[in-house]
Amino acid sequence: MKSTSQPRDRGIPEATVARLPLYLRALHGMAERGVATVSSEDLAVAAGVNSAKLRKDLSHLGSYGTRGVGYDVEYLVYQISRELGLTQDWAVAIVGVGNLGRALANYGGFVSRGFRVAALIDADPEVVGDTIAGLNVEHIDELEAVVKRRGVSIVVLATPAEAAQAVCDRVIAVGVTSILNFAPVVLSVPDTVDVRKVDLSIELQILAFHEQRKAGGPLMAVDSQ
Amino acid sequence: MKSTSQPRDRGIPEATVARLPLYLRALHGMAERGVATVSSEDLAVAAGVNSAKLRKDLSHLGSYGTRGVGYDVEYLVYQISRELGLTQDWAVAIVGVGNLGRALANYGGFVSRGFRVAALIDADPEVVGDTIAGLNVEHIDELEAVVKRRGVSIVVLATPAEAAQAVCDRVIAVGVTSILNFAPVVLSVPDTVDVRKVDLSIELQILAFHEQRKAGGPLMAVDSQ
DNA sequence: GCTACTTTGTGCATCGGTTCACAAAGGGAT
DNA sequence: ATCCCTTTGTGAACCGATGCACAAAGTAGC
Repeated sequence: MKSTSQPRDRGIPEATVARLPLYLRALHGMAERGVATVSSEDLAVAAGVNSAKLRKDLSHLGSYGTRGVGYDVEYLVYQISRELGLTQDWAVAIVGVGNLGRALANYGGFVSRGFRVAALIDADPEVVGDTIAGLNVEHIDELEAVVKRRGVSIVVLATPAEAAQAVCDRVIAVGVTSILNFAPVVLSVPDTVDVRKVDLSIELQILAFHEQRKAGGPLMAVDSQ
Repeated sequence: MKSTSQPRDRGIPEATVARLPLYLRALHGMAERGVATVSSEDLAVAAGVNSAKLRKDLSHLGSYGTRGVGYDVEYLVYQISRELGLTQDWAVAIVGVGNLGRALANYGGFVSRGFRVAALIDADPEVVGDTIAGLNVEHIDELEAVVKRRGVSIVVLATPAEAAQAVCDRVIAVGVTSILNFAPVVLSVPDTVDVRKVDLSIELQILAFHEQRKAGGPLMAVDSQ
């Protein structure tokens, strides 16, 4: 250990971070099936990645494997969970309780590990007061109060596109710095704030692009992919 | 035919393809507001990217700009749409009509341009026969027949995790090669098939990772990001 | 203890993507 | 027609991520 007494380097590549949840899911599955240790090769297959990549990813967290043996499943679950911050409890607010918001509120995997839907918020008086997934839907006027009171640190935007930026600005104003945006708009935020975007229509368009090629677009060329 | 007689190079970088829908959306907004031409700088801002990147992206489609002026909005909309394959009509089937499937079926932006939800399919007899978003929910036994009959070329998987692989195998067997997967599993498919994955829980975990750092994880270090 | 075998962790070459910076190309004014 | 201004398109440097291939480090058997 040449440079520091810290096992983990604090600079984990973004691409690695994006894959850790994948490994974690595969590991959970293995733990449930009673698997005690796993090789990088097996775990890589389960997560759908190359084993060298997996090893390099894990090496960014520290040296948690044993040469000649593999990784201890439980231990690795713990280390990845801790690295991702899943050992603490995150309060999530969902703003916009339309079809999508409702689906998210009811989505099991959402609440599963580390995350807890702490508030549902909407502007429509028709919806406010309803109970969805065991939670009372609160009015958008209460947004700031609810976020503060419940200690919300992650906000999920499932509003119509027009409303997203305004809601975004308001939650940032009360200190939220992590936003998961389902509205099809480019949010403008200070760079202290993290926004992740999920856009169904974009995913479809990307599929259509590749499908068109396969089906033989103009000037159809046999391609190797 | 090495380079010049074809306007478009057939090898568009994946990263570029992923951004084209973003440009397209920004352009549609501009067209609606009556904007006739736009500079790479303005369009880049609207799409939330760097202007050099935008120009390089567009240059992969061909030389559709005018130096000193910018891009013709209508024309660019057409070119990008065509490149993405949105000038044709894609029949989409949604398998799994739970909360999420329902949300997707009702999601407006989904159907908007080029895509049409052509079938809803579920295994639950309770749901089969219901009308959702104007469509009759059909039984999973009809899967192959429905896909063929309606000319479905893109399948959206919104089933529980356990069912996803089986449904996936079946639709691939009848010739589907584009799948949008919302189930939290790694699908195994032949490499002639394109799978795109949307995983809500992974997105949250990535946010939690960054949030933890900002909030000061163990050994909190001031970082420059 | 020594040898044979397994599997990790990583140095290194490579690749795709981003960004800078500028020459080339057009428009408009005079 | 010429000059100046704007904006595109792209060569080239840079940066992060990927994947190969192997030494290091461990286990197991004798």
